[in-house]
Amino acid sequence: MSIQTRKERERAQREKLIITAARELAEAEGWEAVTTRRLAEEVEYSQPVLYSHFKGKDAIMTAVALEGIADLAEELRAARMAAPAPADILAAVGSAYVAFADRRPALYDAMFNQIVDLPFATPESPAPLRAAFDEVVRAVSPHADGADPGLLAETFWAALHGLIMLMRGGRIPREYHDRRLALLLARFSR
Amino acid sequence: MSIQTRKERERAQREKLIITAARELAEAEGWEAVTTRRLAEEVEYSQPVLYSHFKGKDAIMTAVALEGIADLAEELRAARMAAPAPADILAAVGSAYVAFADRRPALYDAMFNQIVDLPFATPESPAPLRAAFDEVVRAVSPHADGADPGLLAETFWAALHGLIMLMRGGRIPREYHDRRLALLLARFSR
DNA sequence: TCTCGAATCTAGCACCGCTAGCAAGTTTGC
DNA sequence: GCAAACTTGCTAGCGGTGCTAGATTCGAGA
Repeated sequence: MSIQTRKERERAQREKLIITAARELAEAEGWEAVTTRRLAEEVEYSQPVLYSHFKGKDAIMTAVALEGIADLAEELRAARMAAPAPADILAAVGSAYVAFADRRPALYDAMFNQIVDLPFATPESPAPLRAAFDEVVRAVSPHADGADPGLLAETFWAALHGLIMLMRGGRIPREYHDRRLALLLARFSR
Repeated sequence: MSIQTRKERERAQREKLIITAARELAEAEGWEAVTTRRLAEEVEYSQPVLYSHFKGKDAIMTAVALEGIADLAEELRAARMAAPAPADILAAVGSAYVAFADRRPALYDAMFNQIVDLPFATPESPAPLRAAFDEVVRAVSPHADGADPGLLAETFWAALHGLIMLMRGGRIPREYHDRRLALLLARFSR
């Protein structure tokens, strides 16, 4: 029994190690640097070990993404709590979201841009995902003005996501970002 | 002289052939199916010929993207012209934009999601790019309400882009798309 | 201590983007 | 007319990718 549990514990630790190494490597050098060979070297195991934990590279990225979503949920929550007044929540959460994407671009990519098989927008969604989305719903709800808060949250989220992605791809200049964000917040405030 | 021009013409035709084949292959099977080997086979030349026309695969994608942007500019313009009243232009252009992205996902990807080295948002931007963006500026201008039309256009564009990308990645459900778009249009209408 | 199953590794497959170097075909100069 | 020089496209191959079959090592239980 004890031996069995020890093995399971060690296995879980190694899985965590792989996820962390993947995230750190991606954040340091981008996802194109995260190859199975490189990752295996980083965790000091051979390549096939990765496949005993994850179905493939995509599954590793999905695991990293899920960690990132938990982090984001926490940061959005903190931003809401720190808002001086209810009227400031939308701006606070919006800014926190953009700041997260800016600070951790590779992680953000895995979460919301790359193809990962996380079930979004369903009751089966992982808890961190629902928590993060719930923060957006809370932020926009006071400005719903009769509209469905969930749909408004998705729309606001999409707008933030679009700003981030277009800016990252060099489609819109970074220097006016604050003004665009202000415009967006104004349009979504009622 | 005549021989020289004939050769140049043939060469230009072949370049066009490569771009078209790349676009069609991407639209039929996605960009992951567009490998240099596959593309070379499609145009019935050997692989290295591609490199005598383009610096690399990215350059081919950039050429495809530029074609797509010209198409988009034309469709946005048509949508504006067909709008029954000035008040309908924003909705018409927004819908046309989303419809384009929906109808030609791979092309849209090359244009606005993949990394291509097109100079966006500068005076040196290719004409089709400026034309497409100008249509968005025209659409939002009546609703600027004192704000900079260029920045408002970028913000509106980003919101549309975000809706498209999140929907494509399965992050938000497709079925409520029309309602989200309506919400967005309402927020950007003044 | 020995056996057997689980865990891990080595080696390799089929593919990728890209390129060096060769073999035709074409133009140019004598 | 013919050889030299240049252009053009090819074959073959490099170093990389994700992933896996099969050999090998290791440790637990009899």
